[in-house]
Amino acid sequence: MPSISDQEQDRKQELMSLALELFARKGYHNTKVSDVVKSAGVSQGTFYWYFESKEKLAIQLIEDGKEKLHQVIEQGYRKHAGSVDDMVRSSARLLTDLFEFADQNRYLMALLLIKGQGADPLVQDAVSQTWLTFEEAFKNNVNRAIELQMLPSTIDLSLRVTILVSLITGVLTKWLFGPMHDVDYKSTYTPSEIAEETARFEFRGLMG
Amino acid sequence: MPSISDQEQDRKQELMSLALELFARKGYHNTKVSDVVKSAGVSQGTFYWYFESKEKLAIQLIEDGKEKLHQVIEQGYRKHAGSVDDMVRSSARLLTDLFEFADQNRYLMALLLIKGQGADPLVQDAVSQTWLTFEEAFKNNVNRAIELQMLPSTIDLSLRVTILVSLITGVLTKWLFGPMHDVDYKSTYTPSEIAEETARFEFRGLMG
DNA sequence: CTCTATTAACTGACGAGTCAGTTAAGGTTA
DNA sequence: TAACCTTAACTGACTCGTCAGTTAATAGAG
Repeated sequence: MPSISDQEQDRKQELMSLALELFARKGYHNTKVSDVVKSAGVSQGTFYWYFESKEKLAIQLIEDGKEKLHQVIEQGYRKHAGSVDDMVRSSARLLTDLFEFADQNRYLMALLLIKGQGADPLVQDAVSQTWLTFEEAFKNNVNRAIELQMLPSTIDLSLRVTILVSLITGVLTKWLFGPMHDVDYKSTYTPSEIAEETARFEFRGLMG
Repeated sequence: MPSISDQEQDRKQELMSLALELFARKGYHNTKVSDVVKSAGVSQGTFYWYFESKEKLAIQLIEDGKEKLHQVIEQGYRKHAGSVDDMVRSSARLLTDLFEFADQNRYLMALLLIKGQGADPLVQDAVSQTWLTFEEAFKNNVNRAIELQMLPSTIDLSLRVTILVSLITGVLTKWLFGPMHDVDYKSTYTPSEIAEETARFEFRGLMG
């Protein structure tokens, strides 16, 4: 049975997940605190019992998400050397994990990829930090592939990793939300289909 | 010498370009009508003499931009068949034009790529429409390349064009504004450098 | 005089955050 | 086992600044 503090966490989590959905659907500024509390069926005061401010809530949502996102990429970190085929396959696996995670966390991704932009400066910073972390993790993965001599070490990787990360976030955005940036959009491609095709682009692009 | 209606247009254009910069820098909701008129040194009433509303102004900015953007791609429309090398080169030329245009219209691009998202629903729609037009124009270009037998007609192009457009907008965003989405960011790569590298990704990706 | 362009002061709504008070559950004392 | 105390959780009416949009008055041009 839940303790008192578990119940507290329940309510807080409920508010956070409702707020996340609203932010993702309507954007930060178009989501009022009153909307959040209305959808939870609590009063405005309750909101401020759990959160310092609307801005702090948004930042916490983003930082929690950053953590989760980071784990997905970290756990796909390349461990062993292998053939070229292995490389494409392990890239495709990492991307499949990423796309599946993204699909199961669309509201988070909407906030990170799209809706975080219109928000308050500190919220925007949190979003930017998230993508910096993301890019760093990918750089590590590519460098690891070079160490394992799966990629040539001669080429200028900096530019290509930049392009690679742009490719991935671009595809992710489009695949998740479609051309109209609709949170309820459903792509006709499965995560592994889109991941494999993207991995092919990635591989060819990185090899030069 | 300017006629009266030219003067009117001057003032209107001045307000529009100031508003565009502010929207790009601070976002739609964080830009107040009072900020716009302050930076132009006119009073609030003047704003409403020229524009129905803040929302309508933003929409007009976006639609004007959509027109310009469309022209850049249209004029790069492929006209003659050629070798594979020709194809890469003409793609690189189109992308160079695009990246140069984007660089010279950073405020517009910031609004279209980033800041338009947090805005009011109708503004968001205008942004989405712009990218739909953009994608359509690229589809035409790729189909044209198929007609001219520069690309194999067998492959599933729909997915690849989707990925291609994601690649281009992704690279564009990152090249223009950097990882922190800073309007004043200056990439170390020139438009043609980034365009050529992107065209290589494009070509390899499209050929399969 | 009339029409265009402009101003300064105004309005009214909206929304983030506050606060004085309520409720219910648990613990303590006799 | 009832009277009393404490505190976490919650309420909803209120405040107070902000901001999109309005208006009445007016200067200058033709």
